[in-house]
Amino acid sequence: MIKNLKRVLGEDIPEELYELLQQYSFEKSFDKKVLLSEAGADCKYQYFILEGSVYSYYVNEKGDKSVIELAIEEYWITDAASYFTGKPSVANIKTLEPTRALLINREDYDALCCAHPLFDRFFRILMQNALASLHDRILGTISEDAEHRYREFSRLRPYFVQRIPQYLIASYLGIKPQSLSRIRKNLFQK
Amino acid sequence: MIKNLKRVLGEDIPEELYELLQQYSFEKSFDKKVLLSEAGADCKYQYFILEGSVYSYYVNEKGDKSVIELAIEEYWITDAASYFTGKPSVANIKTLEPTRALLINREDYDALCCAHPLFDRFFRILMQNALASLHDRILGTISEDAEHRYREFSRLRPYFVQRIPQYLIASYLGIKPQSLSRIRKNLFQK
DNA sequence: CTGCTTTCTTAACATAGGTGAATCATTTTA
DNA sequence: TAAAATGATTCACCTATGTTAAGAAAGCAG
Repeated sequence: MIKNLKRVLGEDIPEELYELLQQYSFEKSFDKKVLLSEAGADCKYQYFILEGSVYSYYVNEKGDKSVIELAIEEYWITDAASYFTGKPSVANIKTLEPTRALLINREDYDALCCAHPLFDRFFRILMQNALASLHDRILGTISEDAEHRYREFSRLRPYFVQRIPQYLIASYLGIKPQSLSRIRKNLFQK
Repeated sequence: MIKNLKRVLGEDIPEELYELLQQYSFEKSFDKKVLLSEAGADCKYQYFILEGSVYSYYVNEKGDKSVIELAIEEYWITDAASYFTGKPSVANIKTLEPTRALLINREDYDALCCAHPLFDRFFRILMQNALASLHDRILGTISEDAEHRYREFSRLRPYFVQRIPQYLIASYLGIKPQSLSRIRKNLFQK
């Protein structure tokens, strides 16, 4: 999380920020396959992953699961609509590996932003970056075929391909595991 | 734009904010079908639509166009990746109807945020909302079929359905105009 | 009003990706 | 180490959406 702060705000940050962060957040460790937040409930925290991996997924009326986000070290994850607005969440958030994360709840988040305006800035920029990367994802999803999306994903996130099971990557890309398997076979033959 | 400010920060805002906004932004009017920003170039402005409608689209290697965003009054639009980071943009932004918008360029945006910390907050929250709504869109795109997406779109954005040509809505939903036509026929028969 | 241009619809056919079921490989647990 | 989960692959068949092409409607400019 300190890394995120420095990356966004620059290397020399007021000492004060660290203290405030300590005050308004806490670390927690989880086993693998632990449900951190459940659809229907209020998503209480945003999670900055320090170690391990986490994903969020949505289950539609038909019962199909779709991966919304994948997060490893230095990523953050939450159900934005729920966390930021207080609405019931539509996403489930679950650890994949044993995970250590920094948690901030909504009240502390607001307090943090009121305690020092640089937090408003930090999170603004964090959101801007997230927005830009979501735009890219939408773009891929609506304008490229599955093979293209998989190739891009592998290129941009090789670490994910190594650590995350294929059926979750398939789901993240909007296809079924069988289809990803078929696509990979195809790619290897070329 | 004042409406956005009030919606996000509450009704009673320091007078100062209006003055700063005036200082660091300007209004401009455009005819319909005017290109505001072009792929490959630096996307210089973010646009708050005061009147009219605007959309952004991406053209992939094959030459297929895909609508990234649709914006009418009280929406804002830009190529986030380019505007926020300075990279060349991948999107084209074009007016659909004659449009009046408030423009903020990158330097003024930064200056605005430095001039008053409430702007950091305002834009943070703006980004959070955009993020939540993009998440919803991704969710729909990867986990629901086209008919479902169109029904949701019509339900959530009836104004768009009235004003925006169908072929752009189709593209926004990630399908071809012929498919949307087929889907609509199907829906009417039910 | 007339003749463009833009948008929408329809239809026949093609294809990427989904479905369901079986098998194999790998990891976890007892 | 055996048994049970879990994850990946393959295959035959199916379906939603894409493609190509044509014409109908609607909007607009002269």
